[in-house]
Amino acid sequence: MANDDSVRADKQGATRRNSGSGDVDPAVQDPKQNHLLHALPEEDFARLSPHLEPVSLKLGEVLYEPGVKLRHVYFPTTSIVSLLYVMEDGASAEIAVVGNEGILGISLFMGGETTPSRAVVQSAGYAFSLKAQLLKNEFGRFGSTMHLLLRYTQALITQMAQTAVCNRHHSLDKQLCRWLLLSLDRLSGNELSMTQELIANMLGVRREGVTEAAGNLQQAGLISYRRGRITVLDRRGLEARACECYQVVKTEFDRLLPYTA
Amino acid sequence: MANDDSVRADKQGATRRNSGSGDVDPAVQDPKQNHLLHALPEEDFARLSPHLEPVSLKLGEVLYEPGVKLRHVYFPTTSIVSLLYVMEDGASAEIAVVGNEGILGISLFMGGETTPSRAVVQSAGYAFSLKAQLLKNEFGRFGSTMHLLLRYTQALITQMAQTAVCNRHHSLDKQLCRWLLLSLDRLSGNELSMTQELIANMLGVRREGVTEAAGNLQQAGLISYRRGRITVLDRRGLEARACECYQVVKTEFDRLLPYTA
DNA sequence: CTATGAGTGTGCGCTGCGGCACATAGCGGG
DNA sequence: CCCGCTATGTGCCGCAGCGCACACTCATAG
Repeated sequence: MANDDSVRADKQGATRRNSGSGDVDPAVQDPKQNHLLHALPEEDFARLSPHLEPVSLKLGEVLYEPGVKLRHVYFPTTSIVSLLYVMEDGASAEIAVVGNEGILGISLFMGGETTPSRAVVQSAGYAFSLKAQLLKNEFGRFGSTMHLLLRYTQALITQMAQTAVCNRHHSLDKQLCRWLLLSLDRLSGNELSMTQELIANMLGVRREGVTEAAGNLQQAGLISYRRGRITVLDRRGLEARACECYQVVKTEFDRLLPYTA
Repeated sequence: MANDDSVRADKQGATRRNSGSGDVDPAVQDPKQNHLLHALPEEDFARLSPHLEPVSLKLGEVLYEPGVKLRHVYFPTTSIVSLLYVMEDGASAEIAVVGNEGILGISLFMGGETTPSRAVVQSAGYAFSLKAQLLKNEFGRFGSTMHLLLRYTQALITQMAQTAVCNRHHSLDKQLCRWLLLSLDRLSGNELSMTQELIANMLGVRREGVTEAAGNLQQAGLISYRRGRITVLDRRGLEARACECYQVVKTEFDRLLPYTA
């Protein structure tokens, strides 16, 4: 979690200097925008760094399909990716969300290679990809890279657990607050590009329900909503209105991954 | 997951031969009843084995409190332990369940030391405990013990994820089926000692709801219920009636931990 | 063998959310 | 500048599960 109030734009206007290979201008992308990469010991980072490929992730893009073996792991910088479980009847629910605080593809170093869930880009942006084998090698050397990844994984587990609790006990209003805050924490700025339809899919509820919940938040002056663009006006207010779940997850992330800027 | 149809009683009537130290007769307990211990490489097991203490876990006993540092990890043999999140208002929901297929205290080797959830004995029975530091040492040597634990953790993650999905989308009837099956897989025999009250706490629903759902299952001839004692009469039927969530979890456990008997 | 309490069955009204069917309103391309 | 699509707002009915209140009934302690 980061940027409580930093309202810098997404990209720091760096000089353009295209290295040729990636499909993204690497000059605007710094791997250390990803908190995990940032927190790696310098030596490990130096080893991995040459293999990090900047990639641009489009909204709705699918990074992993359930059961398909991973070729790459991804370290988001300005994108957000949701872990989504899609049911047999097509209904879906978000299990967890990964942004610049994390990594996509934990099953790789967890040893399972695949998962039953799908990874879908929830907010377009950039990420760095790394060949699966390279991370495995890195993992094989053990040391603090491993411990960092394990701690991240525990934080992710907490997020999943809290998702389950929240699904059971909390009203859609509260869940929306939680979801907005979790997303916000993983982006810079206070704006989200999100249709209500998309949010509904993530939360596993009807679109109409999101319309109503969002309407409530708007009336309360906490957010402003206009056609796929949510602006958070009162972050504190959102936090106050959210259920305890958000705080639990945030606290746990902060505790396990204290690499604050 | 194990024992599809083995209908042995919980304790095999072994001769009592008290070795003095433990608070449990070790003669009736074999560490290898726990699947993880069973799957450890012989060398690693030999190292750990002398430090495994048989313990008896009583119904409702709390193994871990949220935020409290772990002193021991537990490998259940005939007991079942639930990971429970208790909310500020006292309501609770089960996040995951751990039995003879697993280990309690993953946060220890995940590096977090604590979790926001509580571990409560859901079904009385035995387990082996191990001093936290010893497992950490073991983990520090890396090797296949680590990989085994990581794969287990991934399976546990799947269970949590599926809990979240199930909470969102499935009817209480189906969830009860899932829950019964998950519990059953972690015990021998086809009987569970469970009040509806307890189940309700686990699922995070009203007791009355469980009464009704259990009534339905009983009418359908799938289970027989009498005062805190559930007998599963038709396991296949339960599986058919459960939502896909159970199958997903089971498949994933089998895939990640293929140490079947 | 009876008292007592834990465990279970049942009814009732309420509410949040699902399913569906539309009405409306921004926004981008021609 | 207008068309048409996509995103959003709204209404209506139905139902699963909640909160509450209360009746029943085993199981065991004394």
